[in-house]
Amino acid sequence: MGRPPCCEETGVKKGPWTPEEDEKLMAYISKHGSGSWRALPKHAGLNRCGKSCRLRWTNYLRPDIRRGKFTEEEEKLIINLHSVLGNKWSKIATHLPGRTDNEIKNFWNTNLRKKLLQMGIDPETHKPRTDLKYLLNLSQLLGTAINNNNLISPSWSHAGLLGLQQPDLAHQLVQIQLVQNLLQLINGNSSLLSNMQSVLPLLGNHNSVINNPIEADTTNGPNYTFPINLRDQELHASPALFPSAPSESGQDISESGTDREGASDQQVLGINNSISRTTSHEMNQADDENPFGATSSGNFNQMEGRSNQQSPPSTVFDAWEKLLEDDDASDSYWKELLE
DNA sequence: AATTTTTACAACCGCAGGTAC
DNA sequence: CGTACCTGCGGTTGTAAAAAT
Repeated sequence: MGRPPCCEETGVKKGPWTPEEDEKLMAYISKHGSGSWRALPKHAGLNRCGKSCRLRWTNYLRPDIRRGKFTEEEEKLIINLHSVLGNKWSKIATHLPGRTDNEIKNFWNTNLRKKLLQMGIDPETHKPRTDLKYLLNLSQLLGTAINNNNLISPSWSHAGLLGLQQPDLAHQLVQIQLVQNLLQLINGNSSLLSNMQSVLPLLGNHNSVINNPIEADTTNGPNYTFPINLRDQELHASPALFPSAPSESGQDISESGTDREGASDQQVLGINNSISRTTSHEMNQADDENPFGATSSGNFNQMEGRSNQQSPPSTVFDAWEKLLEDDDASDSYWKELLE
């Protein structure tokens, strides 16, 4: 049953295309159009299967293809689109004129994926990573930093320990994420807490937030909006790329993003704009020198950006639990982790 | 300078949905 | 309605170039 793969045709050439083949293909398509890809190679005098011709044309020879390095704006756009659309490369490609799905896919796999991982973000879910291996590794790095008495120092000298190039906001987020991830661990499954006991002491003063959330001052201090569903200043889209107005309802990506398939263009662009602008704005309010150090006086209750528009949570944990309640994937996420 | 490892990306493969017969 | 075919898509592989040792 079924049709045999076209590439099983005997004697059909595979592998890299030669300039001569490219020329033949381009000449034929510019004269006759692509028409039936199946029939094209025969008519064009190419010893290739139609599929190979189509791929060569759409991914390489097409005149409207834009080659060269991805710009920073394109990077941000891809990340944002991916957070909503997932691995729908062709859909993502429609938002980047001149870029092919294949090119975007390759760029994601070779660059962006690693970048997100390095920042402590799971590239599949766009949530902070919570795998124990990663957390323990991070905790070790932070522990080293503490031993060197330079945790969260103005110089950010520990950034190098994290394998990062410069002390920018992304590195601050790594630290925030560690605590955030730990909170998630604690909240999500108490049995994991014991596994993390060796990690918690490394957080020094921040234990006060974890152990005595009620004591945490929830009224003052710089606001951090680092939604569980990603986004930092590094990744947020520029107004030029996301010109639409933010959603009035304050809907965020974690709500609409659960239905990745159903997201409209407007949702993709508008929602991200909403998140990004909030994130950017609030991030800018953070203490530049010690954004993390201020957490014991109320940063973490502010992680939940939506709480700004609702009655303020009474404790850090209230806000945190609320955030987790909103996170549809939370349960399955933990099941996965525990398995 | 030679060798090994890593990175980047073009191309392939197989599956699925749509369509013509 | 069932089958064969075409096309598009996403995952994976192969390989050349670059970087590291």
